[in-house]
Amino acid sequence: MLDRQKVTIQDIADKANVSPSTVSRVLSGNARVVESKQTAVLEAIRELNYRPNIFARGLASGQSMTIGVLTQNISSPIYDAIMWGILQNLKGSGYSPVFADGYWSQEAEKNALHILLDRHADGLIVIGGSSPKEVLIETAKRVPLVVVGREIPEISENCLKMDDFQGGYLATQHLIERGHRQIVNITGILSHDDAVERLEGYKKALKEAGLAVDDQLIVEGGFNEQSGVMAINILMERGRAFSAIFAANDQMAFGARLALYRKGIRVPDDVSIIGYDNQPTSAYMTPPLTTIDQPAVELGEAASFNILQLIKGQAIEKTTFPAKIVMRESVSRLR
Amino acid sequence: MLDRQKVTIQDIADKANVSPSTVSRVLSGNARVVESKQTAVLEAIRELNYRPNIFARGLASGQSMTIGVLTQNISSPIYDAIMWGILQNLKGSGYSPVFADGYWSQEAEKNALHILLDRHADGLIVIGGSSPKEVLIETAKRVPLVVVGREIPEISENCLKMDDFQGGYLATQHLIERGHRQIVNITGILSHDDAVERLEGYKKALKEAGLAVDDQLIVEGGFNEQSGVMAINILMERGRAFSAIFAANDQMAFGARLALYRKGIRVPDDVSIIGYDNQPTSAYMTPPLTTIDQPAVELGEAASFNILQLIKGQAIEKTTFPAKIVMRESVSRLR
DNA sequence: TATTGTTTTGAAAGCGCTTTCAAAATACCT
DNA sequence: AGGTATTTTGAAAGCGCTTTCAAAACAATA
Repeated sequence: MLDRQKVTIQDIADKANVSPSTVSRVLSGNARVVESKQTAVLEAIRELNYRPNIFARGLASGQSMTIGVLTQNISSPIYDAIMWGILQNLKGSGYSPVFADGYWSQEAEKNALHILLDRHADGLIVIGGSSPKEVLIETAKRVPLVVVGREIPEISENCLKMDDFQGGYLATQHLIERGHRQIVNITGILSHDDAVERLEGYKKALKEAGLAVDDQLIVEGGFNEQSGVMAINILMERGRAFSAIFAANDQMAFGARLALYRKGIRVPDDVSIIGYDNQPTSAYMTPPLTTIDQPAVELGEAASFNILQLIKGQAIEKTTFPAKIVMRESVSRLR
Repeated sequence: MLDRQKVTIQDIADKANVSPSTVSRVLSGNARVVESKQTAVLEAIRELNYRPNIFARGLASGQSMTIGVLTQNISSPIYDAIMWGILQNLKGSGYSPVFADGYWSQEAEKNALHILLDRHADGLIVIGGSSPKEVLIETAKRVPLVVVGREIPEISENCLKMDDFQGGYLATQHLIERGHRQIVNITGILSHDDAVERLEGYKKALKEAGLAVDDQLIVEGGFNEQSGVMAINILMERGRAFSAIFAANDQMAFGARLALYRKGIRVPDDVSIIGYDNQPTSAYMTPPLTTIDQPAVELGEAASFNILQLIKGQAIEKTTFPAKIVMRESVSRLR
């Protein structure tokens, strides 16, 4: 194997007895090259183990052949699924992903956006995050952009979102159907749109069933386990009776389940729980957690499909991604 | 805000009445520039909102000012902690991270490595993974390399690892100390070094306490929840009695805990469990899981510290990262 | 003041590729 | 066969920066 750094397009040209232009043409494939030279070039490339210099390419062509992906806190399983979907669809497109992480901090996110832009990403996928929408709207003017998990009216066509409202509705409805009447909702952070929508879905299901929405049964959580624990404590203090809990994500469901365990309240015998997200661990909670599954992989696939379309200047499709319920063992029928 | 793409170093030079060379000098800071021009240039840069073209820079300088990070399946909390550590330390170094994901597949990993190399990363951090060690040894010859989570004798100075042996030892010892004698070990994938070492630690603790190593109490798992479930089933079939389980990671502990629940065996009353990794969810298992904590963030910090040193051609330090036990409620004293 | 030494600066070459443009080669007509 | 239309090719001009090198400016010395 020869030095990867040193072999240039000129070397290939020499070896194949053609000009650099011709080599470039077989590399990019957007101009005809006579068969014999084509193979000679390919042969030379393989023999010398040539890899094009990405900087020279970027500089000359103005394209980076990368898609910037702005993520938040990569560790969340749901984001991971989205990323997986994105990667799947990017394969073989010629584009490769470049990541930058916002870590849910506006400062870091701004920084990450700059990094991506500086790297001349040909397209941008922004997953969630807390960037002011003005920033995103501005960004969308400069570069093809797909926003995942947020809905921004001004650039609605660029946004891809799960149906959180429907998910909240579904979860609550399931509980009602199982005979529950006093249903707690541990919400997400209510400054996040998705959290609000899940809450709205919850309310709708209640109303539709002729049940009153009782503020005393609603507690705002923080999308993490600890806030699930706290929510139960708050609920106990309030003293309002309840037989089921809808937590706006699985992590809070976990916390709630633990808090219940601590108080000697059995799940699902005494209290039922339904979560949201269907993260991998949830299937192994004790008892396995009934939850709402989001088509995260599909969402990711759609995101990269769309960004590719956008780059090509073609039309994009705005699909909706319906949530569905995954029944396991944390919900019982109330008699 | 002016177009980011269009402003070049020449524009700055014109505006500040200097030559491009001078602008370049104040940008890089590695040559004196008289105060007045310095400020004029800085001023021009701000006014025109200039951002250097990263391709031109890379092409001219041969440096990318990036550190390639080859990860596996980003979603695992432990990897996330390592990454966090890496990022922390990279801040302000002038280098920014570029990620590529191996998804625990050799094929994908090879690909990812190529991407990173093609992008001319000035240094590489490889986290775990299943690349043949020859590949890594070769790579180390071309570019500064730090391998995290694997020990490769030939390039030992470049490797950073947690002390898995000690962790396995610690976990088992704790169980013994609490009076357990028949201790199960659900191991990790035994083709992974860390899994083997945890197992060895387990054996050592047993021997030290004068207990026999019973093969019937050892089950190979797959580092995921499902294999924890299966392990319990296998154990039940084998019919060997046990009072405690050491699972080589928390996910398998979860699976085991669920399987036990299914069989009506209580934790920790009937059987104690200790995990490994201290992933965030584990604190919220029912009961909260006693486990082994690894200094993942510190590991990550050390990794980026070392890669930076390597790039500068300076000496690196090879620290060891001791595991420690986190006692929660899944282990009981056996009377 | 003349001379030498030291900074500070700009001109210009080049990093490795893409892409335009015109020349060369080939194909297709009549 | 001669001419035209078409395809294939190479020369050469950049892309925007860094970096060498020598000239210009300034300081220091005799």
